Amino acid sequence: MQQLENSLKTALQTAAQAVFGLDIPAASLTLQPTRKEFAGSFTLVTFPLTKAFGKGPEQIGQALGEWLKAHEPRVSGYNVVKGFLNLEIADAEWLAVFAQLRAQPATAPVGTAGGPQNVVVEYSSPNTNKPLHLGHLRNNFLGYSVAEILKATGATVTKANLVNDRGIHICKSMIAYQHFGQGETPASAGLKGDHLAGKYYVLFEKHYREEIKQLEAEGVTPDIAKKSAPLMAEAQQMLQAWEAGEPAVKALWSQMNGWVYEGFDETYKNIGVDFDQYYYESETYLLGKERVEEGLQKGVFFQKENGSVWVDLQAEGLDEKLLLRADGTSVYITQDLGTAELKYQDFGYDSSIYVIADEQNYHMQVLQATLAKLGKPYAAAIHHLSYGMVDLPSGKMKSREGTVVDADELVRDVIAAAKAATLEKGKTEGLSDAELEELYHMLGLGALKYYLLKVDPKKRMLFNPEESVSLEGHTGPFIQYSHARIAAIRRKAAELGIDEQADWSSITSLEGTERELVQELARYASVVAEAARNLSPAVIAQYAYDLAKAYNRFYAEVSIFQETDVAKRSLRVALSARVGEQIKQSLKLLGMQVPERM
RNA sequence: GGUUGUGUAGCUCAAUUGGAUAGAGCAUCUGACUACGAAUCAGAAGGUUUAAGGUUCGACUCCUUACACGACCA
Repeated sequence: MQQLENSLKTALQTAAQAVFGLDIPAASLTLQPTRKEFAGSFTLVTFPLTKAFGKGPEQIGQALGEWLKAHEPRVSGYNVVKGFLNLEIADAEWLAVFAQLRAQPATAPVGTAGGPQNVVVEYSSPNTNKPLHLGHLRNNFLGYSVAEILKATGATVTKANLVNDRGIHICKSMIAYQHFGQGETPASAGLKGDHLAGKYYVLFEKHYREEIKQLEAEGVTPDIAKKSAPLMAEAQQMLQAWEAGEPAVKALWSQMNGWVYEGFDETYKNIGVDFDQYYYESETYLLGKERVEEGLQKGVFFQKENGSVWVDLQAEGLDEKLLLRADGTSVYITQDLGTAELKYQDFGYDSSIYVIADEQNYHMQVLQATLAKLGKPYAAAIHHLSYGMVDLPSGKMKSREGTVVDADELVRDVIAAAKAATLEKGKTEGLSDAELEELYHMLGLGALKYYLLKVDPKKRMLFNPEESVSLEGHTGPFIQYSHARIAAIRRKAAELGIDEQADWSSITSLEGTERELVQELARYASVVAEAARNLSPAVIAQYAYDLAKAYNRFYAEVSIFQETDVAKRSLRVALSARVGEQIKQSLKLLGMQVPERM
């Protein structure tokens, strides 16, 4: 397709020379797909040429079209509507495009084309005091998918998970556990480890709030009550004890985090995401402190009278930012400085992507500007993939108000919905129980992933529970269904001994839906490139849907096995096969799998 | 208050990065299973792209102002 486009461009330039004796400036030589209400496949917008050529847009279109039709065999016809020159491509050419496409496997890298070669994608990055929720799912699916998309360009990609395993929030869970846990373990409670830790975090908040209420009743002002409540004081003390390395505190910390990691691993496995490298905040914050020290020595950071360390970013349009507290304890950004350094030491990336919600936009700007102040070579390579929060029909998710959608629960629900729908259809006879379970999982998760990924990442989105388990219309299972159908076609073709490799040279014209299908198939490489450029799985999601839709149209309009022309029949089987492979590959980039039947 | 993002059909989202008559799905209505799989296909209806200006051959897209909602910084 790229070749076809390029040769059309060259032909257009030759035409402009031949007809007008002028060059078409490269900037105005972009071919775009012709809108489907007009005849043709490629469109040149001629408005931009009117000045240079001193002719009207229609006149230019007519002249160029006429010349191409006469001299360029690939162009079988043309039409001009206002300033749009629509070029029709000969069907023989589309057959050639398809043959060329088939020469490469659907999984072949599409080329990095000026994009990054060596990328670290950091995503997930959970806190260890509570289980994952719906927001994390968007994060995880996005991060995994972006990594896969970049891999599909041919880049080397490392998936990293920075675990926020230290800080006051963990201490809160630990304190509550000491008070109310009575030696409970995930096994004894029958709870996943992350849910157990989350339970104690909630308990802490509950009792803490009661203490505040009590103090306020005794006449203490709210501000002071919040700080002086006994539980909070204990948590603060524990944080200091942790930083001092007190063995008992460290032991409890290790134990509870261990439970949480087991829980997270189970969830990650269940939702089909993975990581090549883990970082732990507890191991990077000290390196961050070294970077702060470095900045002080270089004179790019400064100290206030109380000893706290700051960076002045007003020249960058930002503000002054605290890097280290007066008591020497670190803040969020302290460890970020350390982690960025560590990642660079480990992987020497030319692009470091952070998948983080858009509420952190300012923070990420500060991080990048601060690293630039330190003169770090990797500062410019930092890229924040900023995604919008997920809202519920009832409004924003708030953990305090218990409106958080738990990830494990949600996954269970979508799988159950997929199971119910599949049983209702009753088309899965012959599958073993294990295969069925795998299928329900594939479909349920497919629905959920597609639902969360089809929306432009940077946009805030609404999560509607009913729509998220829907299997019809613009959904993951719609696309998976097309694949299952194609699989059935291929099984039957194999049974009938139909050869996909047959000679198609006798075919002189294509059906409209066949032509559309070839065009859709040929777009793949540029779609992946665009998705990589924009770090947007939504681009792939839309493409997979368009491809499936084009196939379903084709499927409804032409018959494969009742076609008597051997060449045509084999072409249709070959088209089907290729569509199936490209659907599979596209969905793989979204972290989705495809069934052979459903 | 400052910075910033978003605003498109009843609802959820697109729009090839400034191009043609703004497209899909859901919901509503009408057709198509004795056909290779109807989780599908074909069709109808649904729009002053928040508002008002501006830039130009051309604006959902860029600029200005206002409004609404969100986020961040104090």
